[in-house]
Amino acid sequence: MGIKGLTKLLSDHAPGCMREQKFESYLDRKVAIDASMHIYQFMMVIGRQGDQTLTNDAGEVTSHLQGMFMRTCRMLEAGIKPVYVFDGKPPTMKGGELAKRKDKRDEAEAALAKAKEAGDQEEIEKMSKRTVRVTRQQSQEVMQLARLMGLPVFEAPCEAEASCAALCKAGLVYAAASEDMDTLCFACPKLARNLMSPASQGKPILEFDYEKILTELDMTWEQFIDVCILCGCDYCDSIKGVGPVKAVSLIKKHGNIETLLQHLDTEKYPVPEDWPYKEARELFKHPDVVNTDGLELKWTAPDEEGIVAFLVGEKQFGEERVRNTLKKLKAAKGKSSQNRLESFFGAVTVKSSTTGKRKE
DNA sequence: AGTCTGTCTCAAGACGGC
DNA sequence: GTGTCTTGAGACAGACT
DNA sequence: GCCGTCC
Repeated sequence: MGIKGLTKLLSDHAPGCMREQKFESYLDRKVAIDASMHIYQFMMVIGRQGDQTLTNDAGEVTSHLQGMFMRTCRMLEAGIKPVYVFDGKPPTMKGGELAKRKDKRDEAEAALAKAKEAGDQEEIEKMSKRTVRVTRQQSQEVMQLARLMGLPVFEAPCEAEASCAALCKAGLVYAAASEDMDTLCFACPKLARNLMSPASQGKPILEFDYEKILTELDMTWEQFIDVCILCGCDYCDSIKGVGPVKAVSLIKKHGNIETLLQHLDTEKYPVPEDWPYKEARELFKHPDVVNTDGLELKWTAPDEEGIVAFLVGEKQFGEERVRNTLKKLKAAKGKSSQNRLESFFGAVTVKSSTTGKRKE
């Protein structure tokens, strides 16, 4: 769910941190992507009629592969260098939130069964969308595909967002591409939203610059995190009656949650019992992430025969379709390196001073 | 008036042939 | 060992300061 | 551009 109302908060209090970017400016840029989110979307949407999705003869779902294959090709064709990061175990603090979601899904499952019995097509469609889940095997198939396509792939120890942020902090990628605003709490230098929208919706890429957030809010990282916790995050409840607006003014006034609590009229604003805001803060400050020490990211040419063996051989994709898509990719590759210099000179100036990527 | 809460809604991919 | 997560925006009504 | 199809 991210941070409630953070986009609006930032556009009100730190407008300079947001900037629209052209899709073309991402040529040759490395970006870290939370793959799990994309998989989920594809499962929900691709090739479904009623409760059917795309499958091979063995009945294995292939929607996620169809979607990821096409999308990855589109990115590579555009000269973007994606790194895919997969979710690991969710932090235990998220347990409450997850339990709620599970309840909802169980409900939807019951409704789905009922709808099937009644033969209510529309209801079946709706409910089956709500019961979608991504299995471990499906994630691993996407990893396999991504590796065959020559991309770096990571299985994050915990939340993918946190590891994407870590890759960006380490200077290994230009930005984390995500729709989830939590990424910024992990002090991710750059967050790019709508990266994949241009083709489908014509939305421009929206970049958030972490340093500018702190400058314009005139806050430290810790204070920004405190504001986000007050707004409402996945890790703990927030104080009723306190939303984005009060969160900012309270932190500005008192500096941190501890001090703020001493001055808060708890009659009006009841603080949750045993409120684990410190633990939430800790998760944002020191998340469990992939180790970036000495890490080098490499992109290699797609293994065409490997991809065909997997998608066509195992998953029954149309061979011609797959080969055609890969052919287009090859054609675009030459172009991309030709354009590299031009686009570099045309590009916005990039500061390299902020991240100390050298380590003794 | 401004603010927060709750609840509800919706929509969510991409290609290729016509 | 095993199992496993969606998300965001917008609209609107109602309640509180 | 809409619409059926992708597996």
